[in-house]
Amino acid sequence: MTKRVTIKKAWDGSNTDCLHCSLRSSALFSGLTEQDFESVHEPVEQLTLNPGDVLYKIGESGHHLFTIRDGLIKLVQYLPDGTQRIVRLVKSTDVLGLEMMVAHTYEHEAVVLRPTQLCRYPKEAVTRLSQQSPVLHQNLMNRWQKALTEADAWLTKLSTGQAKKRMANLLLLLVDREGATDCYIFSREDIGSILSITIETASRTISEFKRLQLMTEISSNHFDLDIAGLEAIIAG
Amino acid sequence: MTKRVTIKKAWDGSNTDCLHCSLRSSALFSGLTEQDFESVHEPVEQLTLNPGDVLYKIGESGHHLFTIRDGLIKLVQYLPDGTQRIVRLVKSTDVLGLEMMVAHTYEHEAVVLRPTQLCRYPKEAVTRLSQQSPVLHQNLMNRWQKALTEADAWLTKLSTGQAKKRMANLLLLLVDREGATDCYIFSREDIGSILSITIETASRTISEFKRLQLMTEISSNHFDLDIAGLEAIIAG
DNA sequence: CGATGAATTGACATGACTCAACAACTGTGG
DNA sequence: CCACAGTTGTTGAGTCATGTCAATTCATCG
Repeated sequence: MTKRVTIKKAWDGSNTDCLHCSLRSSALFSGLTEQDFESVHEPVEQLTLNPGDVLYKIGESGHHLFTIRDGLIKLVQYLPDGTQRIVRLVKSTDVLGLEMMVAHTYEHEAVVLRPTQLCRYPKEAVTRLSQQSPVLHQNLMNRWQKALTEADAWLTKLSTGQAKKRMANLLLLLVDREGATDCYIFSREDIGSILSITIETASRTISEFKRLQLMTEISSNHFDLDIAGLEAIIAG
Repeated sequence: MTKRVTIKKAWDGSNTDCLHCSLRSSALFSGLTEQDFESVHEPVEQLTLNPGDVLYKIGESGHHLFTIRDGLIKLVQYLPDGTQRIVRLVKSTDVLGLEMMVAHTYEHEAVVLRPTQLCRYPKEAVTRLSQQSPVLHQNLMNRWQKALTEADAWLTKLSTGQAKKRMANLLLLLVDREGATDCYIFSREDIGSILSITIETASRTISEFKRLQLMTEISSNHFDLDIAGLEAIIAG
């Protein structure tokens, strides 16, 4: 069990200028005009969180959604018997808390895995804007569909078949940039909770992959991958 | 392997009157006015399909989305090694092919499990309407979120833990009406493909549940469930 | 350093898969 | 209406992967 701190006052204080955001091209609000933003009265705020911080919990009410500027957050749900399951990872440029557009409570526990910067938007403003601006409307649908596509991949790639195949799929999914061959992983507990295997099996599988040189440790939890080799495992 | 027939000309011919649809209160277009519908030029058509029929395949291009009036359809994806996985079930009042609002190809294979009636809408019309009508806009977001919530449940309840727990969860999910204690199930192969277990394990688990009287066969593939007993299995 | 939690590894138990035989059911043609 | 073939479901025996429990090493941080 990781020690977790619920976030209270971590706001940078600096309000964000969405119009001149460095992530603008890929962000939720890409394509919006200055005029569009004028109707947002409550300020957009920026937030910095550290590993272990909890952004929100299941069932918690709120009225904000978030976009991630940088970092990594896990979305967790729990089973009746107490088992925890990570159902999604959200990273840079992803949107968090979309469900607030529809419901009044969050459906996951959002826990920070790596130092993370995010922006916070009042849901009312987003709802209003999305009805005025076809561009944002389309953007939102894109986000929703992306989340859904990833949920499907999570199911087929990370929850089906043998532990080795799941692990290989996870490692390949964790390669950030196109063409790169390295990836960062996290605690065995989290890996187990993603792949629905025990921490021991996770550890053993990683050890075996290292032995077979399918992955080579560059530094702690940072690996260079034998992409072709891993793909062979998946196809096998 | 089930024998499958790709659908060609199964249209009823009868065009649907969305304004006076019997499912109107729960359908995608609930809340729209006659005026709204006037902008839909291409007719909405109704379609009847039989078990085994394939509505669309992965990667197939199209420009329609569907709502289900009655019946049951499975959405299937395939893994590199050929394993098939059912990622969702869609039933009465659900929307099918939402991804067409965003992409140009379908992301699943949609295979009919029970005799099914559906309505077909041109995606351009829905896109246009959704930008004019805040109600439809909101409806669409509801649908998307619902699909996402179900995807999460699929992951946590049907793909995590032991076969018995998964099966118990599936049976409870298959109870249609609130308060009912009966459910219809389908082939062992499909059950296996939902729970990510083999057909033998599926069969054995069902046999055991029958022996323990957790489920009692009313007729072929129709069972009365011991809800409390199944919940005990899940919690155990 | 020592203390704590995380990761690894081993030995063993068990649940699920594989392979195989057989039973039940379905639809077809005679 | 029956016989037959083809499909689907059931059950058993043996194997293999993963879970469980426990001991040990490693890493981090005060």
